[in-house]
Amino acid sequence: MPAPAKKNITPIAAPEKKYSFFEDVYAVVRQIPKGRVTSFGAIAAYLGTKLSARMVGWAMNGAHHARPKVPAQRVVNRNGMLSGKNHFKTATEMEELLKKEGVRVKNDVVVDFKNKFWDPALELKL
DNA sequence: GCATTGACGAAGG
DNA sequence: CCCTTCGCCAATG
Repeated sequence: MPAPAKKNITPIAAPEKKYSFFEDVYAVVRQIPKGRVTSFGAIAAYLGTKLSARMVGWAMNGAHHARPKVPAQRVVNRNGMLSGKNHFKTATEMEELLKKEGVRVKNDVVVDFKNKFWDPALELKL
């Protein structure tokens, strides 16, 4: 076979290409209902990589150039804190978007986070 | 090729 | 209760 051994690496290096882990994260995030939020750990657990919640965050880094747009503002850390607000266009973009969706944010933390929490493994489970 | 960092999370002191 | 350390995996320096 003329096909040389091609290695599947650097999923984020090619945002226009589809790669499992990143696309999977985006798919879950896009399914988050309006007015709800979820955590990195919940997504990671749903994907079976709960020990690698960091990778979810890393995937979200590519969400900015993912199409269609990924509502990354609905993803916060397990504390309900807008840990990623610093990565948005503006520092207030994230909480503004959430506020429009009916999610109150106080001091960079989602108010009543526990009640608005949306667990993919629980509600989206296939 | 090794060391550091990162949008996390759980555990330990 | 607050702070530190470890684990996880990939990217970057």
